[in-house]
Amino acid sequence: MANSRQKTLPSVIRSTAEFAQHVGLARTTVSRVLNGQPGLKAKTIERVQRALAETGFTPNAFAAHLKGKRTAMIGICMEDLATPPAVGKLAALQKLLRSRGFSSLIEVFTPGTGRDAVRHFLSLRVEAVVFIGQFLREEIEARIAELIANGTPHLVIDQAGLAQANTVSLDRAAAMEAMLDHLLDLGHRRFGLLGVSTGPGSKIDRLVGIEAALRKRRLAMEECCQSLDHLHERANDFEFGRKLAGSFAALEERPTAFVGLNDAIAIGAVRGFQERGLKVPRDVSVTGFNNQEISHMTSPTITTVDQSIEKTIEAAAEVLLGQLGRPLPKRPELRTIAPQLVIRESSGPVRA
Amino acid sequence: MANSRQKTLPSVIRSTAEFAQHVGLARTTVSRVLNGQPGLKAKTIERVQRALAETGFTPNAFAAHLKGKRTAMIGICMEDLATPPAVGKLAALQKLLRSRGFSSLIEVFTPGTGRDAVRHFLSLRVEAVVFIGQFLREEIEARIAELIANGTPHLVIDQAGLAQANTVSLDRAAAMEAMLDHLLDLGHRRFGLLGVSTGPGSKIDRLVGIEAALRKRRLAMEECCQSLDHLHERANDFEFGRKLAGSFAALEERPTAFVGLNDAIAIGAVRGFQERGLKVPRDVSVTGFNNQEISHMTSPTITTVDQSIEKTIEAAAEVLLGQLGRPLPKRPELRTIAPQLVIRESSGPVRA
DNA sequence: CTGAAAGCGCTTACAG
DNA sequence: CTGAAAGCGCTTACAG
Repeated sequence: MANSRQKTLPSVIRSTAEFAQHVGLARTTVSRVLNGQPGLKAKTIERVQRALAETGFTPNAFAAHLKGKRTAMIGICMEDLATPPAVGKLAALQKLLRSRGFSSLIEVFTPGTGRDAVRHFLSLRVEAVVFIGQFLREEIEARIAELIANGTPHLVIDQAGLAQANTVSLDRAAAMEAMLDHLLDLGHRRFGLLGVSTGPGSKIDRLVGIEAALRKRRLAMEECCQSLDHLHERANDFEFGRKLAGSFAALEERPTAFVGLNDAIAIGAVRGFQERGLKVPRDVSVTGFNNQEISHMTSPTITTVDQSIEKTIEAAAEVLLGQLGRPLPKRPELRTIAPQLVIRESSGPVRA
Repeated sequence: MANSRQKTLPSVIRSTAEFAQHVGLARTTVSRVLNGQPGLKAKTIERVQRALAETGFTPNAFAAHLKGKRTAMIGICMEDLATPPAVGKLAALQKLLRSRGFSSLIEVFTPGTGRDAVRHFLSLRVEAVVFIGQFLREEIEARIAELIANGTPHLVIDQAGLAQANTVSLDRAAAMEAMLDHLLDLGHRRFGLLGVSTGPGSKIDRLVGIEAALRKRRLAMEECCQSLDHLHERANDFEFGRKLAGSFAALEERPTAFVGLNDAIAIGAVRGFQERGLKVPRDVSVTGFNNQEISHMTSPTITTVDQSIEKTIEAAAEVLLGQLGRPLPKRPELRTIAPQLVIRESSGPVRA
């Protein structure tokens, strides 16, 4: 009997029971060593450690967590793994969480799959759920309500204004206000908006910021700002910016400064203007958003807004980890991150 | 007694036992509905489903997996979450795995943390582990040996030549050979290598490809190729390319075509040459690698190599999922992905 | 068609 | 300082 158990092949040890038998100790003792509990003979510890290294035995986390050990996992819902700022935040968050002993579970949350993503996280008993990106309002609000009902902490990064949601987000209004101040200081009074026209989510914040800057100078948005977004299929990329610039270039009377939704649009617009013989910033100024790597690789380099991802993620971790192991807060926690204007070559004084 | 259990607050249901009691059925029955097993009255199913929706109860995956249910999780080790091609592969892989019902666990594997990352995956009983990126040879080989000993399938994406490793990787040698053929066809005979000098991992493959192309024309690498990589701190980014171009521009006699390790270096080099008054491609040709978005945003647009990420990931999924649920293969499986040359504006005929 | 009972691999009082 | 036993929340034969 005993012999039939001892396989001739050194088969993989899959449980503390097998492992304990292998070392010649009780499961209890092995478990204590594994968990670094005090009150063990140094020799015993060493014996277990050595066998651990020799056999490569990995205790089953599922059993441990079933017994109530915390999972130390955080679920992260991503809008998409394609936009550079979102990936930057994911990377920074993952790194920070890892340094605090948490591992990250990642799910891409496309319209309609959010429910499954969150349920999957809950079934894995994550300690909190983070959302990075811009989601359909009703969908994310429904998910947050679920999480609250479930007693699981959550945090939304970068989508402000959601009911009941804890959020950390860049102050996009302040960013646009600073950008407009900069352009107004350069003498610009007519602005072309590239992809920033009224729309869902964060674009509204941007318009608020633009309006605030204009109001300070007693200027009205309707008279100063123009958008041709409706002329082209919206894609928020280089080509979109290029086409918009082409359309603006064809106008008899056109704005002197152009405010892009992001860096790709801005770079596309610069190209579009250059193709029509306009020099940037001599003839027109163009600004971007996000301070992506590409924004300093082009010629001219792009004036843009840095998202301060580090600061965002530090605040995120603080809010998130602060919620762990205590009752959910009654009121949602809201944090705002100050953006930073990055002035480069693509913005200059209005042409006399 | 029974009453004291019914909390006045609608507290969260945390187990099938509680849930079953709530619905008035046995745990067994609830479990069957949850797992979509046949042989249940339609009415029973409906009753459970409704209660499920009402209470938001999520069964504990840890208990289910402990009973032997497969985890349907794949562990992904990333070199870094910063390089665009790696992130592109991660995104594509995550999406594909999700569509097959697998979820992805992601760990960033920095030198020295690999052991913990893999052990963490194993403790969560992932069904396979994927490595994306270029890792320290000894470290990744040790991890792969561990996985093999453990009986867990693995796959390495983009790092060829590892002992015992299943790999799917771009044929970088073929890519460079095609690139050199292209430049040779344009009349170039002297090449500047930007960041491609002898080094670890994939760079060697590239040199092999370059050499092959030259040999076909009876040219020798030592005479045709020049590298100034040693002059600047290696960073593989825009600035590195820019500095290298500056150094090459200062030479009395310089190559006519420059082969960059990646797109950022190529774009930096273009800028560096332009700053020294050299036009691209009129005076010098410059090529990149990866076909990142940025490579068509610059002026001139960059001739580069597309990694065929889709094809890579499809092959990866095939190799990976093919290993599941069967004994590990005796010999490692190796797949090579054909690259695609993308000819744009930055390469042109050699100046007469 | 539904249910009572055993058992997965851990941790944790409780004994010794 | 170490060990035997109970129990976490599921699934799955086995009964009925």
